[in-house]
Amino acid sequence: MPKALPVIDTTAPICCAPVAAAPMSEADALEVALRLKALADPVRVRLISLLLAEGELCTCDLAPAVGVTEATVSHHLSVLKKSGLVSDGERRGMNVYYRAWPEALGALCRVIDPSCC
Amino acid sequence: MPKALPVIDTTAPICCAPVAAAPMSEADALEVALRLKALADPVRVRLISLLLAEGELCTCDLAPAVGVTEATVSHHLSVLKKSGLVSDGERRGMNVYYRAWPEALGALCRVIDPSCC
DNA sequence: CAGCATCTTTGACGTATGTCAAGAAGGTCG
DNA sequence: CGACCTTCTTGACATACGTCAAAGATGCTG
Repeated sequence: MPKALPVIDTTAPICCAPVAAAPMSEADALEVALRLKALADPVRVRLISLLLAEGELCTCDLAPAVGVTEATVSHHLSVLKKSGLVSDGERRGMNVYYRAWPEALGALCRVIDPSCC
Repeated sequence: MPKALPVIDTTAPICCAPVAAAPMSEADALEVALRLKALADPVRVRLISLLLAEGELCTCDLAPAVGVTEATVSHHLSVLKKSGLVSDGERRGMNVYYRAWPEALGALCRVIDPSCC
């Protein structure tokens, strides 16, 4: 990606016509691509899956579950947070608990899927 | 990604339980991530969008439309083909025409979306 | 056949990304 | 307060990725 790095608020809800409706503008394509990139990693897919299935987990639960360092989990969570796919951590006792945001995932799909929604 | 590069046939139709159903296995997560990665680029999003909207286009149409070299378009198309999102090129006259594969996009969404389909 | 147009491959370059170890913050509990 | 635990940040490193120019393929056209 040797192009200028764009500054985009990926936390804001995605909002553009579906990919299949018409040739997508450069800006919209960038929005979509950034969110997809946030999910385009095996570890992050597993993190989201764990959070969706279990509801609420902390870093120390997630790290052993996906087999990486807690530092790495922390990094991935921050990527997912920046894309609005995961909630801000909520401190409770000595741990910080995270949640997935199913709506964000659904919104992304609605933009991508040519048939469904 | 300093891990071993996995060999996976991403052309085969994706086939695993939705992300939200249960904690996803490492292998399934990899499958999903690889396909997402294929789409997680602004140029490739626009290419898919163009192909979906216009139906059928050749490299020499696509290159100026997205603003990159034809060599680059060719590279992106091969990535999309490897992920089953775009059909093999079909030679006709002096051009090679490509098509998007909406079903592949839909299938990916069905795995990802926790609510919709 | 010779020349041309389109498309793909190769090589090279710079940037981005995923990972970890080590250290810094921030909060908890005795 | 002071020892401790969990989480986040920083720095460093190797690999992957997007891009283009140039060269190679492949098929059309005069």
